[in-house]
Amino acid sequence: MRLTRAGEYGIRCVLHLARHGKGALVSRKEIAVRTDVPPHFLAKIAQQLSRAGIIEILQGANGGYRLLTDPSGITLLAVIEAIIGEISLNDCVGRPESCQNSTLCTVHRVWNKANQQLRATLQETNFATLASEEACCLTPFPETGDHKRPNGKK
Amino acid sequence: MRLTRAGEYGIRCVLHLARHGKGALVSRKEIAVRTDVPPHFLAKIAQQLSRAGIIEILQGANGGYRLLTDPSGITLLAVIEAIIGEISLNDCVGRPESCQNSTLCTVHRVWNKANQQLRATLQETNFATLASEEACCLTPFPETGDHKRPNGKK
DNA sequence: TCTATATAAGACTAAATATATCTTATATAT
DNA sequence: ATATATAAGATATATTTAGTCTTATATAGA
Ligand code: SF4
Ligand code: SF4
Repeated sequence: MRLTRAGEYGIRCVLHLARHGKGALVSRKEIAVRTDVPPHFLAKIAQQLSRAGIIEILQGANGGYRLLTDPSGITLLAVIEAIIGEISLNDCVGRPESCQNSTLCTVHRVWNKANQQLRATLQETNFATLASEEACCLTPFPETGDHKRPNGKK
Repeated sequence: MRLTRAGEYGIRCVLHLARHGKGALVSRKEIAVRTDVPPHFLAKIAQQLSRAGIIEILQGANGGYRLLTDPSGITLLAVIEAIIGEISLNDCVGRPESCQNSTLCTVHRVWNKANQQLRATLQETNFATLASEEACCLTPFPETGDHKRPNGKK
């Protein structure tokens, strides 16, 4: 009953992009370093985010990733489910046919309720809110300890 | 982000016992057959429920399992966590030290909230309620289609 | 006491999933 | 053209899940 690393990394990636704003291009390498995600693993995660329509991937020299929509329109739920699929706390929630008793089962109803509640909570949170707060979950730049470089140098 | 089979089986086991009431002795075999759980797997799960103080295990001929407390005092949460450990939706919820940013991280706070909410929902449900309702998630007896045998024969 | 029956406890196995990494191909700025 | 960057899929490893097997122990009843 735990989010996968891939899911966690996906959130970090989108959060980092959100801090740069919609449309800003950020290289995979920078995201990988700043969010402490293995670069090749990030590539796979980015592909899933891309298929879900959350980010756009630009190939070639000076390529990278960027958000397709405004951070305020991207929910935590959307990012998580783009990576790990629709949240289902018990097998019978996502696939009622996996248990022949699901239509009658009182436990099943509790799981359905809990599942819906969890998804609602994650849907309430968007990345504009997350990115706007001072505190963040990204690795600071070693030289300054800041999360944003004071100048534009690489 | 899914309950394990062991967790699901633990719930079935306790629900079956709850339908017989506190203190009623039911053989492992009957529980295994009626809830569609592999007998040896059920044995392991029962040991965890026993350590958690939810059931008592009686060895020897005519042995079996029985509830130690009234079903109304046993929550869905208690049974699940006896099997899979404390629910933690993200690694940093259960082990904040696993991510050095957890004290500042805004995402972390969302996870904490969602986790607490989920646990609260599962704690609201007790096995007296689950067992009292007509519908249930146990395999009916083949002969009658009922969930309770009309007489005491094995 | 002996035997049949039941669970205890832990070792063991198989399958699935998670967590990456590696390789080859493709796209783009310069 | 070349250097740089990501795409896409194959491969590898580790962990977890799910279930089985074996040997030991406890109890009821003959
Ligand atoms: S018994 Fe109920 S809770 Fe368990 S898998 Fe079946 S429908 Fe779901
Ligand atoms: S970055 Fe935040 S949400 Fe992610 S693991 Fe660390 S504390 Fe938790």
